Amino acid sequence: MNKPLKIRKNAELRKPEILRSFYQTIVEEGIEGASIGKVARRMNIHPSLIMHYFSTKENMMTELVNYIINEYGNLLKNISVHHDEPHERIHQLLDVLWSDEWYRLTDVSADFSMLSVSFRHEKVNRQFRHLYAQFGKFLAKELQRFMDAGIIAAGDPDVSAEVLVSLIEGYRHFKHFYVDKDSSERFRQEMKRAVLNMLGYRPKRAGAGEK
Amino acid sequence: MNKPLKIRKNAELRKPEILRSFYQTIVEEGIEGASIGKVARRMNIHPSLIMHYFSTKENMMTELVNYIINEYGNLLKNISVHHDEPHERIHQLLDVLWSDEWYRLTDVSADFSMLSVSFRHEKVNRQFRHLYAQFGKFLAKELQRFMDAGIIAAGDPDVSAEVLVSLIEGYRHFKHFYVDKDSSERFRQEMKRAVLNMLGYRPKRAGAGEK
DNA sequence: CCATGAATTGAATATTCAGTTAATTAAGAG
DNA sequence: CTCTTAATTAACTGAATATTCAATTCATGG
Repeated sequence: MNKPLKIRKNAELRKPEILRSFYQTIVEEGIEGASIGKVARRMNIHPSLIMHYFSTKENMMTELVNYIINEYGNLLKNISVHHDEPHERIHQLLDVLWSDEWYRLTDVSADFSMLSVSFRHEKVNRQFRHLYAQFGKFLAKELQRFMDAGIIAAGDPDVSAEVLVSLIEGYRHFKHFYVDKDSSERFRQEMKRAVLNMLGYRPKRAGAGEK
Repeated sequence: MNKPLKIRKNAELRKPEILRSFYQTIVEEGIEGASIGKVARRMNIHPSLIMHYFSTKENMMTELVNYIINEYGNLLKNISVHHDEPHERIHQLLDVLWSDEWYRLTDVSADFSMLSVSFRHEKVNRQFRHLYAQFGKFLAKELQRFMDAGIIAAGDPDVSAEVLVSLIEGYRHFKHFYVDKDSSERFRQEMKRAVLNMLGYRPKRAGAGEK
């Protein structure tokens, strides 16, 4: 004789819940297949409830981008690179940036959809730009540290950071085209090597530093 | 008293014409906004005509990817790097790869849409993989040439080529976030510098080649 | 305890969607 | 000139779409 037992939640809980479902729907069906109806069905709620919270689909879209970018920003803040010894540190940093956890955070397939939106949507574009700027700033600070320690020879750390972001994104985009695990790991290793080369990294042993 | 004067075209002309319009619609409205109706309206033809040629929308999609990838492949074939002198050649190659013409060929915004499709669509995924493999092979051949000439110190040219493709795509994806022209050009220059570093390029002057 | 407002629903809106079927038009072959 | 065939349109269909609006259920604070 149990009543359906529907739990009422407030906006603070419901909105992100809807956004996550929206995101998941985009992952599974693409942005072209993510309708309000489908999102509602997945959550067992009424489509109107979604409209109640977001007014329009477009609105929901920009709030989703916002949500994701915040999540990303949080991750950025919590990157833990403990080592102070510069050689150890640079390797740890690259290990984190090319780690699986880093890439599991968001689903690249959905990110592509969002990025494609950013081309037509000024607001979304700005949001992404802000995210990348944040990311760049974080990396630039690290690079500066390595330059001060004299273990890399990059020019302007800001510009190098941008190139680095580019490479990281490029890697993210390509990863999924490598099906077999071996070549995937090799690709990852080669990426790290490439970055070190690119930055003019001088390894520990053989302390030759002419010029 | 002029009749509307509709010209009849055969499939050979009509199909690519439809595909181009489909592509343009995706550019302007995103894949989520590219319906058969809109494509037909843009061409002043009847939606059924599109169905006549492609049967299903999904079919049209894969044919579009095919079309684009062919175009890309043609571009690849026509890359003209004339110089034989290796130093000249490597610079010319990088100039071409980071040239405006190269990036004007397809619209990155639509490419993103397609790539996002590739995550859910096995056929599309394969098509992209093939394209990138082609591209990688082309670059690997060039890299081999530079290695033989002893002006770069890359390890396996195939792997380095993959990294290079990654970087090129990363650049393509980021380009549009740089609005002002100056920083855009600086970014481009820095990219080239990064690639040369990455490949362990040794400039002409000061022919020191110890090891 | 009741009044106010938020959460949620139901039914109805007009619109757009991909796709079907049948008819019409024109081009090319004989 | 006619017959055949391919290109094109016209008129639909049914399902799905986003969105609106009024009604209802609940929580809570005065």
